[in-house]
Amino acid sequence: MNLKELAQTLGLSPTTVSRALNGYPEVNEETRERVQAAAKRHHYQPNARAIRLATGRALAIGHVINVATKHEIVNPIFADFIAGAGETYTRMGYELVLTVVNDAEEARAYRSFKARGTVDGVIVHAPRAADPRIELLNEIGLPFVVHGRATGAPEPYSWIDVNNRRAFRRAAEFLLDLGHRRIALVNGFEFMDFAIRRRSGYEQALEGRGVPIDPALMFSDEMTETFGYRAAHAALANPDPPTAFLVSSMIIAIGVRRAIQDAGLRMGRDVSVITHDDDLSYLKNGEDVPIFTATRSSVREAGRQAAEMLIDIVRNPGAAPRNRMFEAELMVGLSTGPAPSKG
Amino acid sequence: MNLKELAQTLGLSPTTVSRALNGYPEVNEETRERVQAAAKRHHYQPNARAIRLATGRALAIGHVINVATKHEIVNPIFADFIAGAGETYTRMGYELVLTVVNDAEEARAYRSFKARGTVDGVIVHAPRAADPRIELLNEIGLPFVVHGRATGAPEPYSWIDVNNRRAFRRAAEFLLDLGHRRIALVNGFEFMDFAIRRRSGYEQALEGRGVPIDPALMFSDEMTETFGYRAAHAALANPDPPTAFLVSSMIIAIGVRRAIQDAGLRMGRDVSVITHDDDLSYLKNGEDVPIFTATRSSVREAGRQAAEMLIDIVRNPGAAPRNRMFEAELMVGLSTGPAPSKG
DNA sequence: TGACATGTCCAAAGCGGTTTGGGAATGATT
DNA sequence: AATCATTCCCAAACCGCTTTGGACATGTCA
Repeated sequence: MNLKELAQTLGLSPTTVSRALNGYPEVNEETRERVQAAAKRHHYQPNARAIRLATGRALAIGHVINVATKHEIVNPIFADFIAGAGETYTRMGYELVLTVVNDAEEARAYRSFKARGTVDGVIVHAPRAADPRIELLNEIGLPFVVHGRATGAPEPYSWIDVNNRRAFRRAAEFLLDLGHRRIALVNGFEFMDFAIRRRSGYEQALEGRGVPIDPALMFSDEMTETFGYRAAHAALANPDPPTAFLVSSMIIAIGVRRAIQDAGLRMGRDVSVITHDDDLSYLKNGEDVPIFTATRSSVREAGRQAAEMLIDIVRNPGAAPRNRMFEAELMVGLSTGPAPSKG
Repeated sequence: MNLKELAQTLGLSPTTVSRALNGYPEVNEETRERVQAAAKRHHYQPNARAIRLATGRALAIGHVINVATKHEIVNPIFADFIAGAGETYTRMGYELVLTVVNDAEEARAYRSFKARGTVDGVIVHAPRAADPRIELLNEIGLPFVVHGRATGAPEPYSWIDVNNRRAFRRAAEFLLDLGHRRIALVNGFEFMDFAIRRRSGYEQALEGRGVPIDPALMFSDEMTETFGYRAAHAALANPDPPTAFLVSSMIIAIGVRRAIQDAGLRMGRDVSVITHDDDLSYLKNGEDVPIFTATRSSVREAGRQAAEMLIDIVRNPGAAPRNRMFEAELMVGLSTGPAPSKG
């Protein structure tokens, strides 16, 4: 059943039916109700392809996911972020279009979104320092919101982010307060913006207490379980090993825990661990009491809000860029305790 | 630059330009080259909205993800499956449309896909026994491929699946060969089809050796780390505890490992563990030697092939349903060893 | 040489909606 | 009673492509 047929069964013109269903004022209330009733009765749903062509809007938001940054790893937080964003899209009548690319195809994917008109805007994932995508998107005129920030990119642009620097500063200070002086940092790749900020917060905390920063205790790589294991294993083999780890993700932290246990040590007593927790639905940090002491910020909630922000931008072109900063919670769990006294 | 403008600059009709670019034979080769050169020069990209309306095809595949099955967990294998499917879509010129729903909205989402014409077909994720979506999709006439099967659903339908029953039978037999007699099963929800098949394989193996099946050693819940911990913790508290665990996912296995270590036991010596490994990119099972002995099957590869199958079906309507079964590899790692002699 | 096929192009009619620009009642105003 | 505004509806244009149904020129065959 399409619009024309529906109009015929009602003895009305397509114009009037269209207006009745879309809430335009120039239609009699009685007629409108008659139209709405008929539409429901016949399960009329307007053809999305026609609406898109007629209105020039895509009613869709694009997400480009790059799987070839390194070793073809799929970022595990995508699933939750996209679930959050998807909730918003469903509620607002938008669709989510997802494109999987490798490095070489990424810029082309954004240009193609714009030229072919398949989306009204995009979410930029996993920004790097001075991320070139920001300039690209501004140049081609495709609205966007960055999930995170991109130090050094031409301001202003719209973003939503968690205060990574403060979160990691607080976490490091928490460990320092417990008497830890040798604190390892197990971080993501340092070309990623969030990793730069976390490292900066960690360094600020140590410097603030006059604790020397030891490059031998700083690790940075793809955020996998095996990386966590390797990094912690190496750190614990240090002649002056760390008594605490500050870690960038739950997945890494699981690897760190494995290395601690393999070394015959006990997490929370011999060695403390604080991790960042994206509050992923399939990887909850314990139930009543958190397993890991953690800086927590829901990536799913970030997805919801990023989507809202972007739709708002798409609907109000020309408005000033928006941004929103979350503060991470510091949740105390079982993985931290006072630094063991030297013995 | 749209088709009409491009045609004007070339002094040709839109008809001819369209045909030249789409490879129709009724255009002079010389003209075709002239058109292609001009298209490239002006960065012409046809408007996708117009193509869709004109051709009646969406050139898009839908994925409906249900986040409210229970506790709003986002299935962690989606990311990799979708990355695999996305590779295929990009290669074949299709788009991936993702819709996030809760239970109440799911059927409506499929009907809406069909009625509004936003996709040409869908992938059905996480099928349950006698999954009603199969009948629904056949009824509304939307092409689909099921990732997994749905015991009891009206055959035939197209699917792609791993041989879960055989994989778990082999894994259980491997443990039996090592002398284990008390083997716990830590499985997903048993309304999920894959979980039913895995359990069946496990039971077949035990029965084949005359080992009694003990319900007290069988666990089934949402596949999280904490579930793995709780299940293993409970099992190990059994007066006659298991010496081995057969587990449905790496995430669960990590929780099982934690419980084993908390109990002061060593995985691979005191207690053996075999897990199913979906070969998720962010959760590799070790590097050279697998951490866990595992039945492995790449969910990303399944995504690639499911997408290929669906596009093939969409392009050849009326053809017979297709299906494809993978065999999981049994990879021996460090988490299994001979059953400890009773002492 | 006339009939017919072939090669090359175009005008126009779609796809299914939205939106513009009236037009016919009806009511209000002078 | 003539004028004007308002209400409610419709015809037709339009969005940017694809596709149908010729048109014309040229070549081929009997």
